[in-house]
Amino acid sequence: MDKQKDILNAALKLFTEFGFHGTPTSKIAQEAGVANGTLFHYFKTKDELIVALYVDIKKQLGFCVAKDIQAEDSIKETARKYYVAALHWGIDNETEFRYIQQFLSSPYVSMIPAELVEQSLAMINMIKEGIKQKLIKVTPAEYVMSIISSHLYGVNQYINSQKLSSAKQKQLINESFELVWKMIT
Amino acid sequence: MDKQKDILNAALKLFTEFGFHGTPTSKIAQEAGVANGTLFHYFKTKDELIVALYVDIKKQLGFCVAKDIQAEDSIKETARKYYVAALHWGIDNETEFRYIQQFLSSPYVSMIPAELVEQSLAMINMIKEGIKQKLIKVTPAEYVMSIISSHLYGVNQYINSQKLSSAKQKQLINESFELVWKMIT
Amino acid sequence: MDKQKDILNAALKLFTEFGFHGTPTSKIAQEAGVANGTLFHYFKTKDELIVALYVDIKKQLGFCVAKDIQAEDSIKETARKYYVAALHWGIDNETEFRYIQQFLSSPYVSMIPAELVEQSLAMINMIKEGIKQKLIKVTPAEYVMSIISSHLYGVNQYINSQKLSSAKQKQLINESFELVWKMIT
Amino acid sequence: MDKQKDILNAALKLFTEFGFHGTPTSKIAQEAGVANGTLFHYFKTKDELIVALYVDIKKQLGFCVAKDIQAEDSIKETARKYYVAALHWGIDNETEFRYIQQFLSSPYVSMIPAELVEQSLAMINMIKEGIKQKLIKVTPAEYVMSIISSHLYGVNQYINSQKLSSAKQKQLINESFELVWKMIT
DNA sequence: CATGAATGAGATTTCATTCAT
DNA sequence: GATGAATGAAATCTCATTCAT
Repeated sequence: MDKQKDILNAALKLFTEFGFHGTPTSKIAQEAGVANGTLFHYFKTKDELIVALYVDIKKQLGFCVAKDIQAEDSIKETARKYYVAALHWGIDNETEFRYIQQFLSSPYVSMIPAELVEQSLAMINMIKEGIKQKLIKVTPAEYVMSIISSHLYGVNQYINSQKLSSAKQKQLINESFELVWKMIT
Repeated sequence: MDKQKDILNAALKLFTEFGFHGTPTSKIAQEAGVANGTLFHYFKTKDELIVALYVDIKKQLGFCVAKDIQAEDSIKETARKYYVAALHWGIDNETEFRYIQQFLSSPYVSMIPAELVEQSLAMINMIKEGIKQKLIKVTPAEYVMSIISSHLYGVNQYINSQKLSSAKQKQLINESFELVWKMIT
Repeated sequence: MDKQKDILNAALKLFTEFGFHGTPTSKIAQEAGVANGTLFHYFKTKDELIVALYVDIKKQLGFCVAKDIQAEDSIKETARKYYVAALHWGIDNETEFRYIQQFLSSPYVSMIPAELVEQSLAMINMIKEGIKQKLIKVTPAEYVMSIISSHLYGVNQYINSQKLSSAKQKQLINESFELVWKMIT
Repeated sequence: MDKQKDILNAALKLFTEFGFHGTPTSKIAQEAGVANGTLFHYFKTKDELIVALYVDIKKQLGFCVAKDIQAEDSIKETARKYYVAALHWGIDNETEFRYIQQFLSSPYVSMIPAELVEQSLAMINMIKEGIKQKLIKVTPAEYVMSIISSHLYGVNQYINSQKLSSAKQKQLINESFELVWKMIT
C-alpha cells in the first residue's frame, strides 16, 4: 500500500545483495511491485534514494537505541544500554546493518544531510560527562567514541559470522560491554 | 613506463574518490596516460582490475607488517609490532586503506582469490599461542582477532579524521595498543 | 480564475523561453497554478495545446490589425493601417510574436486548422485590387505579399533588437512603410 | 566512410522533417548507418550535434557567398553578388535553408558559438561604405542589413513555395535585387 | 470540475569491451 | 604491445497521459 516504503525495502534488499552499481533502478521498481517511473516520483534520482535509505535506517537505529534510556541511570548503565541496544539492533537487522557499512565506505557518505550528524551527540555528551567525573580515563571523548563504535562493529561482525545461539549471543554482548568498559575506565 | 602500475595507481585514486561505479575505465586509462584499450591488455575485465588492485594493496600491507617480526620476540612484542606496523601503514597509505574498506564492504569481496586468505593466519596462530599460554584471557581466537582488527580500524579512522601531529600520532598508537592488550589479557 | 487562460499564458511564456521540447506539460501546469491533470481537461494533448495557443494568438493579431480599417480608405491608406497595426502589435507583444515565428518554423505548422488560412485573404485581395488599378507595379499578388510580410518581420526584429525609444519607433515604422510602398509601386 | 559527415547528413534530413524533438538520436544513428553510441563519440550531446550542424551549414553558406566577390567590384556589384549567391544557395539547398530558419527560431540560438558572429561583418562593412559614399540613403547599416536579409528570406520562401522554372527563378532573383536596391538608395 | 499519484514507453547517454590497424 | 574508433546493451531518467478519488 505504501509504495515509498515498498521501494525502500526493495532497495535495501537488492543494494546489500548486489551493491549500488549492481542494482538497476528497474530491478528495484520490479521488486517493489511498482512501475519504473514511480520510483522517480518518490526519489528524484537514484542517488537520492540511496541517501534516503541510509537516513531512514539511521533513524530507526537512533530511535531503537534511545528508547530504553532513563534519566536516573548511571553513566555506566546508560552506556551499557546504548551499547546493548545497538548490538541487538545490529543482530536483528543484519541487512540494515550491512547497508550502513556499505554506505559509509562508499563515496555517497559525502551526501549525508546535516540533520543526521547531531544524532550521535547524545552519546558524545554522555562520554564527556564520564570523563568529567573521572570515571572514564581515556580522552578525548571523540577518541573514546571511535573506539566504542568500532568495537561494537567488530563484535557485531563476529556474532553474525559465527551464527551463535540466542543465549550465547546475549552472554557475549554483555561480556563484550564489560570488556570495553574495562578498557576505557 | 610501467603501464600496469600506472593503471593500478590511477584506479586507486579514482575508485576511492568516485567509487567503483562512478569511475569508468576510460577515465582510469586517461588518468594513467594510456589508451582506452590498453587497460584491457593488462586486466581482462574491470572486475579483474578491481580485485587485482585489492590483492596488490593487501600484499603491500602484508609485507610491511611482517618485515619487523623476529623469531625471538615475545607474544606481546610480536602483537605490538603487528599492530603498530599496520597502523603506521594505514596512516602513510590513507588512500590504500580506504580502498580496502570500500572493497571489503562491496559485493566484490566474494571474488577474493583463495591465496590471500591464508595471510591473516599468522596472526590468528599468534593469538592461539597467547591463549594456550594463558596470557590472553578472552576466547576464542577469532573473536580476539575481530576485536583487535576493528579497534585498529577505529583508531586509524580517528587519527586520520583528526589530522594529529606525527609525535601525537606515535604516542596515540602506542597507548592504543596497551589499551587493547589490557582488554584481552 | 480562468484556468484555460492561465494555462495558455504559462505555455506561451515557457514555450518561447525553452522551446516546445524543453517545456514539459507538468511545468506548464505548475506555472499556471493548476494540477497536472487539469491541463488535459482543457487540451486533450500537448500538441493540441501548442496549436490552440497559435490559433489564439493569431486571432488576437487578426482582430487588432483589422479594427482600424474603414471602407472609404484608399488602397495605400488601408495598406498602411494594416502594416502599422501589425508592427505595433509585434512590438507590444514581443513574446507572442516570437511564438508565431517559432511555431511557423516547426513541424507543427502542418496542423494549422483550415479556418485560419482565410484570414490573410483580405490583404491578398487588397493587393490584387492595387495591381488592377496599376498602382502596384510588382506582380503577382502572392509575391508582393511575401515581400511585405518579410519586410515587416525584418523591421520588427530590428526594432526589438535595438530597443529604440517609443518616438523613434513610431518614426521608423512610418518611414519603413514608405520604403516598402516605394519598392512595390 | 566519414561517419561524422554521415551523422550530420542524417541529422539534417530528419531534423527538418520531424523537428528537433521529433527526431530521436537513435533514428539519426540508424539513418546514418552507424551504431547508437557512435553518434555520441562525435557529438557529446544531442544539443551539441544540433549546434554543430548549424555551424557546419553556416560555413558552407559563408564560403559559397564569398567566393565570387572581387576587390575591384563596385558596391552595387558586390551587393548584387552577395545577394544573388545567397539566394541561389538557398534554392539549391532548400533543406539546409529550412534548417537555418528552424534553428534560428528555436531556443538553441543562444548556443551559437562566438566565432560565427563575425561572419556577417563583411556585409555590414560594405553597407557602411555605401552609406559613407552617400549611395545608400537608409541608415543605420544594421537596419539596412535587417531589411535586406529579411527580403532575401521572403523571396526565397516565395520561390520555393511556387516551384518556378529555372529561367523564371533567375529573372526573379535579379529583379528582386533591383527592388531592394531601389528601396535603400 | 479538479487533483496528483501512478504509469510505462521511450529518450538520451554511458561505458565495458572489441578489434582492425 | 599499443591504440582509439566503434559498438550496442543497458542504465537512468523524463514526461505525456490516465484515472480513482
